[in-house]
Parts: sequence; C-alpha cells; structure tokens
Amino acid sequence: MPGSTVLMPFVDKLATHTALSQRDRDAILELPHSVVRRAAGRYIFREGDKPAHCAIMLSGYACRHKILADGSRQILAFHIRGDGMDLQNALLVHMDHSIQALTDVQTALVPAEAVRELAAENPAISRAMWIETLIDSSIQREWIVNVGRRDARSRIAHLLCELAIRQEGAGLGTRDLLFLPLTQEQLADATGLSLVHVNRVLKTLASEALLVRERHQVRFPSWPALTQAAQFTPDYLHPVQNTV
Amino acid sequence: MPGSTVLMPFVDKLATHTALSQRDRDAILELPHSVVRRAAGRYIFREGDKPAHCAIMLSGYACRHKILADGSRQILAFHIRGDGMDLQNALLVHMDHSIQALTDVQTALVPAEAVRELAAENPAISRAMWIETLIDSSIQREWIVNVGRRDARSRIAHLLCELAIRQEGAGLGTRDLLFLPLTQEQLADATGLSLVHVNRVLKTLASEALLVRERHQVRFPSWPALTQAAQFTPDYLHPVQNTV
DNA sequence: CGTAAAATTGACTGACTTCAAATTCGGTGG
DNA sequence: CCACCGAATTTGAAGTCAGTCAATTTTACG
Repeated sequence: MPGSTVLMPFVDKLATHTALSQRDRDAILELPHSVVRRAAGRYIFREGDKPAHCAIMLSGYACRHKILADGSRQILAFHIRGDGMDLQNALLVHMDHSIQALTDVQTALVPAEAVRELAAENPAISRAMWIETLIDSSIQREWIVNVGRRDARSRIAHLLCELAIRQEGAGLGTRDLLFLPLTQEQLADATGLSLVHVNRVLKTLASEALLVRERHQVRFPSWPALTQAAQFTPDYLHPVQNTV
Repeated sequence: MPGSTVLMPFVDKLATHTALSQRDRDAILELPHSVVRRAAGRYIFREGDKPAHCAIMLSGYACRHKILADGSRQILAFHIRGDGMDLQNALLVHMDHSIQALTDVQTALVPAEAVRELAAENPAISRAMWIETLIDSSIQREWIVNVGRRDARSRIAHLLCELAIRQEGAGLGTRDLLFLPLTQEQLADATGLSLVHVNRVLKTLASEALLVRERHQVRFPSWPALTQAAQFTPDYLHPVQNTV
C-alpha cells in the first residue's frame, strides 16, 4: 500500500496504452519524489543543465523551447498533468533545450536513478515508459509536419485539436472545451508564426464559428468542422480506441 | 566469434556514445538478420504497417515522411549507414509515417523480438540503444526549430551541416565534402520550402562561396562560414568530443 | 541519340511579417 | 468601488520572402 498518491496522474497516463497490474501501479507510486511548485514564467530545466531528476507534471502548463541567436523562440512541446518529462535524464550529457512553466505549475521530481532502476527490474513499467517516449516522438514528428507544410489556419487549428485531445486523455475535461492558458505569443512561438498573424487567424476561426473564445478557455462548437479545418487525425497521438 | 560482420556499422554507431565491450559487440553482430536491398524510390515501411522487424541501414540514403491530404509531403528524417530504424517496433500499434529508400539501399532486417530480448538482458546495449533514440528525438526537435524559425537560407544550410556532420560520424568522409544524392525536391520536402525556392537558395549559397556543387556531392570551402550562415551548433547531435 | 527526370529561369502573386499605434483586460492599491 | 498600470490583444498599413505557374535548359542514362 503506497504512502502517497501524488504520482497517480503519471500512473494513469502510463496505464493508458498498456496494462499495469496493481503491483506495478504501487511500485510507481512508491517512487521517491518531492513536489515542487514553479510560478508562471520560471524555468524547470535550462539548456545546458544536466539534471539528476526527471519531472512529472502534476498541474499547470509547461513547454519545451529553444531560443535562437536572433532572440526568436521555438516552442517544441507542451506538457500537462501526467506527462513525464525526461524520464531518460542523465543518459545524455546535457539538456539541449529548456523547460519552462507557462502557468503556475506543480511537478514531482523523481531521481532519475530511481526511475531507471524501476524500469530495469520491471518489464511492464519499462514497456509503458517506452511507449510514452515513442508517443512523444510521434508528436514531435507531427509538429514538423505542422510547421513545415500546413498554412497558418490549419496549423493553429491543428495545435488546438492536439491540446484538446491530450487534455481529454489526461482526464481534464472534454475535447469540446479546451482550457488554454497560453498567450497568443506562446501560440505563435509554437506554430512558427508571428504574434500578429496568430491574432488574425484566431479571429478568422472565431468568425467561421470553428471556435468561441472565452477567458482562458476555448470552446469548439463543431469538433468535426475543426478537425477538418486542421487536417487533424489523432492517429499520431495513439489514442485509446473509443468504445462508442 | 560472430559469423558475420554485416551489422558492424550499427555496432560502430552504438559505440559512439557509450562504451561497449567486445562481448557486447559480438552479441550485436550475432543478432539474426537478413540483408535486404531496395531500389531508389521503393518503400521500406509504409504508414499503417505493423512491421515485426527493425531495419538497420547498411548503405544508401532513406527518409521518413508523411504525405498530407493535398498531396504535399514533409520529410521527417534522413537515414544513413549505421542508423537503426524503429528499434522499438511492435510496441506501438502501427507506423504513423513511411520510410522510403531515396537511393538504392541495403538494410539488415532484424526481428524486433530479438532486439528487445538482447536489450532486456544486456544493460550496456540497452543503454546504447536508448541513447541513439534520444539523439533521434533531439534531431527531431532541431528540425522543428529549423522549419519553424529559420529563413530559407539558414534552413537549407543547417540541413546540409547536419548531414555533413552525421556522415562524418558514420565514417563516410569528412564534413567538408558531403555526399548528397538528394534531388532538390527532396531537400524542399525536408525543409518545408518549394522546389523552386530551394533551387534559388542553393544558387545563392554557391554564389556566396558557401558551397560548391559537384555531381551528387557538395563541397564546403569554409566550414565556419557555412555554420555561421546556418546558425548551426552541433550540440543537438551530441557529437563525440573532438580530441584536438 | 533519345528520352525522362532534374535543374533552372522569369514573371507574377500572395500569405505572412514587420512596424507602429490603439484598445482591452486583469489585477492592485487607494 | 474606482483609478491606474502593465500585459495582452487588436487593428491598420506597408513591405517582403517565398510560393505558384509556366516555360526552357541541362543532365543522366539506356
């Protein structure tokens, strides 16, 4: 019987794509960890760091990004509740990008060594973590496609679809109503567009009734219409099959 | 003493970032495998496949790509000698993209099961394969940056730098002379640009003496000038430290 | 030598950027 | 409750990088 359920979001996420026994779940919950808060804007890891811990998102929004010589920024991923960040820490020499809190954030820090030991002695958990890593990689590939080949309208719509599906998968609501605490500048940095153009495209999407903007959240009146505009197919997220 | 040295390029690549004993190396060389040739343009894996093998590049150029609804294409990665493709096969349900031979190619097909068993019983090899996976992931992130935030000139130059460094790392020559059997259309699909614009930028780069085009290869008269134009820093490839 | 693929060129177009300013929003202190 | 302030959003005008379309030329190779 584990002493804490702090890591439950992580367990839930791992169990999404593969079966975990109660024993496996308990083993994960028993990982040594400390809960750390970060205020919006603060860094969780910085480029060049060699962190000895991996971080598990408990609440809030975080992103990975790189900043270029000219000061422009590219966001590489968003992370929400349940996401394990850098499970593989300390295998590589250093972080080649930064991770930053976008809202106030709670993370659990787990010694990388403990994660690796657990994975080494438990094949089911190892497999589950592998699968999460592969999905992260798949998401990265879709981002290359998004930024490389889709026009601004599809690109933004696609990002919103992804976030909505992932939030739903994390048990944070339904896909029709996306909690979105990001500024338009952050959306621009994720999509490779300018802040001004993001603003215009959002207005267009709203005028087309593809989305309704409310404070810190976005409502999608017609999910099918949105996914069509986005050319979004959720395959790359390897979602759990709907039973309906 | 292994019966075959076919997989040696793979061993060499794995050994780049971590120490492998002679016993480890032999264990890899003894993996069951069959050598398969593919003519230029043929597919190695297709989107939707669930291959039971992973493929190790022995010679030639291959790429990963996705094709969008409107027929446009985004190349996600290039693969050369020594690259292990989808070591993790059969963990996910299906391929969410395709792998295609760009030149005549030789690959070794290894049953995914054999790879996983070897990794499970040999921590050093497991670690080495993990590291390669992490570097692949790091390359993907840099591609997001490249396509998202760099202008056409830097973008193309950056891709050329990456290919040159990787080819050098695979023991296929020096960074000053890149063997490049890609068409300009393939460069366009990798950089998210149009064929016509790739052509113009290549001409510009040549006129600036940043590169000299020769048949199926490109010479870089000044590596420092090229990397500066590309804003290229090789960190993300996690190259072996130069001893000079 | 013939043919198809690849590369090249020119003219034109347009999606997105940049710059600059105005407006709204959200929180804070009086 | 209201005034204030910085952040975020919105808007307009002008410019440009890169795309598209449509040839033409060159190259590769049988």
